[in-house]
Amino acid sequence: MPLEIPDVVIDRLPVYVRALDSLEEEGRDVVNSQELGERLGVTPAQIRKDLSYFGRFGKQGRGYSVARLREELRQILGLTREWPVVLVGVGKLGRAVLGYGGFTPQGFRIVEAFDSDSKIVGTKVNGLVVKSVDSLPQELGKVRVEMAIVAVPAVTAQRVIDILVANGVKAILNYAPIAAHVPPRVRIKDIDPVLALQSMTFYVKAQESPAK
Amino acid sequence: MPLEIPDVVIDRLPVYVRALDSLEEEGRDVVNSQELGERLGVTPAQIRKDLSYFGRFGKQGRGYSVARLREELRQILGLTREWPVVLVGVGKLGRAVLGYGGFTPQGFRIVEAFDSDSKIVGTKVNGLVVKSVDSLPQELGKVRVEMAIVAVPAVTAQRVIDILVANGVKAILNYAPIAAHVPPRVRIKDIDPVLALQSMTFYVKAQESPAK
DNA sequence: GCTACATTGTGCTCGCGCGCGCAATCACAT
DNA sequence: ATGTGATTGCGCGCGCGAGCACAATGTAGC
Repeated sequence: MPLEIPDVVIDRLPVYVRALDSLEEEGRDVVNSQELGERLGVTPAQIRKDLSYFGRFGKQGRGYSVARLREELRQILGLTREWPVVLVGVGKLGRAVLGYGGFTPQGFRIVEAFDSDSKIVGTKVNGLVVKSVDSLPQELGKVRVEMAIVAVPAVTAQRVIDILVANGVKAILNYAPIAAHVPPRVRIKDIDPVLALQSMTFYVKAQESPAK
Repeated sequence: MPLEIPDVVIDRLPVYVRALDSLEEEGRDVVNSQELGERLGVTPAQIRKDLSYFGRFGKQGRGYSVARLREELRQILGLTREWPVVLVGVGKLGRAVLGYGGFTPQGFRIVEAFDSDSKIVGTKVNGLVVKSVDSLPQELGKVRVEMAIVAVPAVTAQRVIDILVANGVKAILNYAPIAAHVPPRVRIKDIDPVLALQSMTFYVKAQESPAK
C-alpha cells in the first residue's frame, strides 16, 4: 500500500460504488467527477482526490468508465468475494437483522446465529438453527469467519465482543448502545439510531428558540 | 449561543449523556474527565473542551457532578421534552422500527405511520393505524411534528423526503440507502449497516494479504 | 496530423478540530 | 486561616483532511 489512506476516504468508497451501481442500471457508460459529486453531495475535487489514492482510473476530457471504476472500487474494498458473517443476539433486533434482505445481495451472508437465552437456542429462525453463545469459540474454530454483527442488550455486549475478538473476528457491526473496547487491529462500527436522533434535536431546538 | 459549535461536538454529547446514565445507575455521584474518557474511548481533554463550549460544569479538584452534568447536557440537547416523530414506510424495516423499544424511553414517540401500499394502509401495526403517504401534508398540518424516520425503498425515498421537508420536518433519520438531498436548514442522518460493513471489509482484506 | 476542448490528477493552502500543557480554582486536611 | 493536592478550563500549536487552481493529458473534430 503506497501511503496511509485516511479512514474517511475508505468510508466514502462504498458510497461511490452504490452511485456507480445506479448509473450502470441507468445504462450510463461514463461519468465525470462533477456529476458524481452532485449526486452524492460531495465536491468533484474530493472524489478525484479520493480516487487518486488508489490509482488513475479516469480519462482526461471524458471522465470515468462507470463499469470500470465500479469494478476497480469493488476490488479495492474486497467486495468481489462473499463474506460470511455471524450474528450474535436473536432477540427482536437480531430477528430484524436476519430478516433484512439488504445484506445478501451485497455479498454478506449470515452463516450462523447465536443467543444466550436457552428458550431461543435450538429454534430455527430464517432457516438458521440458533446456537448457544457458549459454543461460539468452537464454531468460530471450525469455519473461518472474520465479521460479526452484535445485536445483544447493552449489558452483555462487551462480553460478547470480547469473545468474538478472542476468536479471530476482525470487524464488528455493533447495534448495542455501548462504547465498546476493542484492540486497534479490530474494526468496529456502531449503528445507533437513538444517538442520531438525540444529536439532531439540538439543531431543531436551536431553530425554534431563535438565537437567544 | 456564543460561538459556532462544531457538529462533531454535538454528536458526542448524547454519548456523554448515556455514559452519565450508567454512572448514575451505578450510584456514582461524581466523575472526572479521565474516567469518563476511559469509558468512552475519548481523551479527557476532548471531553473538557467539548463541555467548555457550553459552560463550566466541573469543580476543580473534584470533577463533575454526575446528576448535574447529565441534566445540563440533556437540557442543551433538548432531551428534557418529548419529541413526536412520524414514520414513513411500514414494510419489513418500518415494522422493525415500530417494534423497537429503544426510542420511547428516550423520549421519541412515533405518533403516526405512513405507507404508500394500499394493502398496508388502514391496517393496525403496533397500535398505530397506517395512513396513506398522500395524506402526509394534511396530517403534518394538524399536529406539529419536526422529526421523521424514513424507512421506504431507495427509489421512493427522495420523493418522500421532499414531502417531509416541504411540510416542516426539520430532522430526518434515513434508513433508505441513498444520498438524499435536503436544504441546509434540515438535518439528516443516515443509518446504513451495509455501508458500514462494506468499508470494514477493506481493512479485513488488508490484514489478510499482508502488505502488497 | 493538428487544433480546440474538456476533464483528470495533484501540489499547495487554508481551516478546523484535537490534544498538550499550564494557570486558575476548588476541596480538604491541618 | 493556610497549605497541599487534584482536576478543571482554556490558549495555543500541530496535523490532517478538504478544496482550489492549474498543468498534464486524453478526445474529438476537421
